[in-house]
Amino acid sequence: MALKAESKLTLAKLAELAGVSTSTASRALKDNPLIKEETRTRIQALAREHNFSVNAAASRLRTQKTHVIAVILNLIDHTEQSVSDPFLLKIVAELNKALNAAGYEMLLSNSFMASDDWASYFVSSQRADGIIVVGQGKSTAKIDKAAAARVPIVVWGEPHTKADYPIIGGDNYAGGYMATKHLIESGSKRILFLGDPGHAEMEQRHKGYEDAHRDAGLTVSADYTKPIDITSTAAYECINDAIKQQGLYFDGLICVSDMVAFGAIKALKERYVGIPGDVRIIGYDDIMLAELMHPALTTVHQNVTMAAQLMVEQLLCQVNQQPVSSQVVETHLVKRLSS
Amino acid sequence: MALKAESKLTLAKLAELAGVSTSTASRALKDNPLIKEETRTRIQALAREHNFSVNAAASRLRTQKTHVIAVILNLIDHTEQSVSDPFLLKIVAELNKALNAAGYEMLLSNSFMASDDWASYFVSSQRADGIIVVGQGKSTAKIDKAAAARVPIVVWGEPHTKADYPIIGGDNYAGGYMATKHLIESGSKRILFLGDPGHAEMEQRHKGYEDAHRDAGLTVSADYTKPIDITSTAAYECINDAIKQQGLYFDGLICVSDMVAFGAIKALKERYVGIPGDVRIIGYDDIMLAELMHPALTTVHQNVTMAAQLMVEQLLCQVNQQPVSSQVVETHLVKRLSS
DNA sequence: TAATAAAATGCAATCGATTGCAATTTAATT
DNA sequence: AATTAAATTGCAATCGATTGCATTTTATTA
Repeated sequence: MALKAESKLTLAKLAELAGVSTSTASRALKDNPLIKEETRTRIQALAREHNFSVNAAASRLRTQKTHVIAVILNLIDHTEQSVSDPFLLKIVAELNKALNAAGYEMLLSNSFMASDDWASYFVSSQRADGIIVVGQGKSTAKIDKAAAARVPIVVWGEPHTKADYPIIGGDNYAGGYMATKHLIESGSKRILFLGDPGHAEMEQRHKGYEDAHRDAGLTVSADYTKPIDITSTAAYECINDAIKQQGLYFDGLICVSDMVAFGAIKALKERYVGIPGDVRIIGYDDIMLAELMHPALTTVHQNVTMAAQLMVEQLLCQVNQQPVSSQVVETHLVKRLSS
Repeated sequence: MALKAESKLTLAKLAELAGVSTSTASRALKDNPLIKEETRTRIQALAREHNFSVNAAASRLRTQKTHVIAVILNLIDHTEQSVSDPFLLKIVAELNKALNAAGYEMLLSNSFMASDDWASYFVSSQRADGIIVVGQGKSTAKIDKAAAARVPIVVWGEPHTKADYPIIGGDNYAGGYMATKHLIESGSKRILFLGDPGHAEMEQRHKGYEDAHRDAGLTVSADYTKPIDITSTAAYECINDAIKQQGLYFDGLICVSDMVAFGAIKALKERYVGIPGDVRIIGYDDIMLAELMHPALTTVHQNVTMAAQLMVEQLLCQVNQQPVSSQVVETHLVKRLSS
């Protein structure tokens, strides 16, 4: 074990140990071919031996790059619950992986915590090089504001939304359409839509839901749309109330998330409603649990891994001043037993 | 809208705009009473007006504090799956909240990404002021190494483990004991333990499982312990194989996570095994889905919110050179219909 | 009013790594 | 061996905020 320095090990000290200047040491550590190979390996070995690692604060200050991306969970309004939606967290996990693969680290925030001025708080302040927002929320005010500050930013949301920043997301219209069509073809005639079309993503799914009806020659009454929060609790209560007040007047359920579907299923089971016998149900997101449910949940799958990669890619394009565009990720229906 | 500066707004420029020195500006922004109140508010207003926010890199370099904590998901071996365990992510969410409340931000990593030398990579490099590790893993080598470097660190795990860093966790022994005792009292006589006692936390739960049997005057054969990965898939396969090979020779299941329980339930349902009629099941963690399952899952609940607060508290104690200690968080059995 | 204390503000060094450019060393060429 | 080109290495300025100490301004007291 080498002599332990009393004070913190800096590049200058390491250079001194190696008998070179700090410039050489700095270049050697990042494998700059300007430095003779032998010198490079010698210094790298020395660094390893002493557990040296470059001071990130100093480096960031000097280079004006942080190699950090802020990921903001744009949670909806009051509904703090949704933090626990496995789907969101799956996205976070995939983003983490994709960012790391690109040599970036992830600073995790959520809209409750982060200050209002994302651009200045995260980017101007050199806390991060860019921002990934998960979820458009009901209002895109904060996102728009950040984008207006011309800061690298990417959003997970409805990709067909008009915006001056790239939006990555599944094909929500198609998802809603496929799901509804499938239910109709399976025999459902009175299908509720559980979700709030006030959100851009849901709005598209809802359009798909409406169009599928129209294309099948059916009409849907507006009050078959239940604009609830995206939580299992809200869904549970919604279905409970609906049945209590009007009986089992529906035979199909399009839910905007698997969690919502689970809440609905719970309410139905408690009343001994058969699934899919009496009511067919389709969720959205295809979280791991969907398959484990009983009956296994039919749901709309979006390629989240791909989405994460695209988001990182589009973000880094901005960091490197290259053109960007919104992207639609592959989306398909996974038919299981609940429908 | 104020005149837009062509170049980036720095403290120096802000000070110039305000007609004061950078020292005054700096102090004013952090409400230092050394500065006249009127001056302070004037500068703060100016800063707000120009969306100014202090350059974090420079500040960190100068103060040697980052106000960032690295959270490392210490995933187990190859089992990358477990990233998606809702419980882990619930902990992350709670940590995020607790850290923010304490004025810290969260840098999220996992053991696959982070370099091997956590202390030097995260702390010596000034990327973070401390480390929170979620999960002890099967080997605590990396944790021990980081702790040996005398870096602020806290671990979520089995709190009775001997270590020179604080460990926060539920009372695993009690959890295992309560769960097993409950099953026995409910009439189960041949109870499998689904989980790997190779992990410190599981080891304690397993001890509880054994002792509950002993105290009830029962004996358990060692092969009633199934050392599987903490994933629903592993559990599904395990139960499937067990039944295929030996039939339904058990009537109770103690699972080390709710996800594991779900996997087991799926296997049982596919074979039309009644729950709790034929087999009683207990999970661990009490994730949101546990209640939504059918039948609702009996499980062991740990106060995660409290845990997150304790972890942050114990970590900051270290940052401030104060004494620390491991902490046990409140743990109790939530009886539902699966048992 | 002068002297002294208290309140405000400013000067300038500092944190540690990076990098354009200059200087030195080594290799190639005649 | 002398000259020139190429390969290495070092000098010193720079990134932007913070803070101990000195200085200036304002208030207090004799």
